[in-house]
Amino acid sequence: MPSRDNQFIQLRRQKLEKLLAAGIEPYPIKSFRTNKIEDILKGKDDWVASNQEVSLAGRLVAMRRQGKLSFGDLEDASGKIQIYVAQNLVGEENYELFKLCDPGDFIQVKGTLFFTQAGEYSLRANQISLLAKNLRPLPPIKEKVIDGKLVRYSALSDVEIRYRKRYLDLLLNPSHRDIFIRRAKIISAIRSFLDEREFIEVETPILQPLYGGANARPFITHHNALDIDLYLRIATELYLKRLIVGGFEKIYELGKDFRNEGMDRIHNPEFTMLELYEAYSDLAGMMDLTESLLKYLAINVLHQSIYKFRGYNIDLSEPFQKASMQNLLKDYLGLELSEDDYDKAVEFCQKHNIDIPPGAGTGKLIYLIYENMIEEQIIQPTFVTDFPKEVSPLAKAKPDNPFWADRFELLIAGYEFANAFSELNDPLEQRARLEAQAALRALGDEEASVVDEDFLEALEYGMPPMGGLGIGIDRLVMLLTENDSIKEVILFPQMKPEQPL
RNA sequence: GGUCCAGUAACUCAGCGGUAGAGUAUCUGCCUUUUAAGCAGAGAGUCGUUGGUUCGAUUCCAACCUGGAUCACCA
Repeated sequence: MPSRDNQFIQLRRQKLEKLLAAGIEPYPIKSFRTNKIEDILKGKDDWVASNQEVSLAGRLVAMRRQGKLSFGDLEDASGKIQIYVAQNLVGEENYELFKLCDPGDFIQVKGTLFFTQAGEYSLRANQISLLAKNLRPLPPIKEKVIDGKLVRYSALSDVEIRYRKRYLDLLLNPSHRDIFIRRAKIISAIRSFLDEREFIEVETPILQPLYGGANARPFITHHNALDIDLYLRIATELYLKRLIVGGFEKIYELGKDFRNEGMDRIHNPEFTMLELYEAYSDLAGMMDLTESLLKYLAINVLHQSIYKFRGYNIDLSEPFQKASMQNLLKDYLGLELSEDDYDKAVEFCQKHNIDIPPGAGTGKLIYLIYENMIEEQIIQPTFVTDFPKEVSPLAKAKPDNPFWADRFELLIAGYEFANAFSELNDPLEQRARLEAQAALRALGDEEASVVDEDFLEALEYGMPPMGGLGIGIDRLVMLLTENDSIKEVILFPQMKPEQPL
């Protein structure tokens, strides 16, 4: 870790003193620019021919001093351009100011555009002014174009610093800035995709007196004025369903959920989730919507059909496959299991070292076998359908065989990308399911749901049949930006404090 | 939580029982078309932390901290 006042910082402080002594305000209130650098980089010959004076503002990221002539690189959010600062053009006094500038300073440069002898398109300064003095040097930025590709030398690569001080990562690694630009594009495209289909975006409480809608342990917080504990939501599901009871037909929420669980390359304690509900739709409708949305994002928005992810080439342009869980068990393991095969399922689990949790029935066992032995082998986009009802407490049972729920998960590269079902709207049945969950909880399953009476009451007023869908946005962004770690696609991933607080 | 790997200058890294090294960055000098500018010189480090072994530890040992990988757990 950098010390608080090492030689570099001392030197910058001294320069600051010199600036103040010279009557220069190092943090002026006003700044001015006529153009973004991007504008100037378009139609270079015209800018040069016009000889028009422009003002650019940005961060000085590199300097090459050469006595009474200096070069520098000026960067703003839109691009980067070389500046040419000659003493005879800016004057002695202004040149002295420039000599007190360092890489990392924000400056404003007024000048005209030209090509240097080496052919580099540059801004020839008539005047430099300081916008904000840097007091802590940036790691050096050294780069060179080799075969048309920008090679950066000694880039900041320490992942710990990159995550803890994301601003440095963004500043020093432009390709990492692109990840978040892409993330923003994806999220904005999801909204326009749904808005076009007449979904209404809503916001439901993050602070909830009871949590539900998923199996997970919650974060608990306290409200002082009410003197009650509140939970940070683990899902938006139960509130969104109340809104369907209230008469909305197509709604979605895009926001953070919080789960108090382990962290790894695909789990961050707070993560972004899309949930949507559509009245009078069903599982087939959700499947179409999921597939269209992913293809829209991949192909229409990002213009790419094959994504390198976890060492696989994931093709999002082909039709997604479909397979029922029961058939997967048969195909992958040669195992035929149905509702009456409890003993057979137990035997199989024991043989393959799959722990059997207390209270597990045949459905739970089937799900565990699938999860432990098959899930990670499903690489290309596949809708896995027909989950056991036992592990789907909020999904409607299939009419032809109520052992199974009308549900799918979309699997890609062994990860879940979407989860959808025909939503259970029978209030009595829902109560029975939640009570069964509560019973599991009593047996020690800390992730099982609790009974939410207010939600059950809402259901009793009547909720239409509908399809519901959840998509983990961070994981989707991982796929669409070809990153294998969730920390790479979250600006400020959760980290342990370096020192005890 | 288990196992393995890593932590040395601002950045990227080498070193490894005997006074701490390189490149870049920084500072000083020279330099008006450079661009990983150049040339000459200089400064810069609690070698993650705390203990132990040793005449002597950045190096060996132990514990701990932080990060990564992996397994377990988990949407």
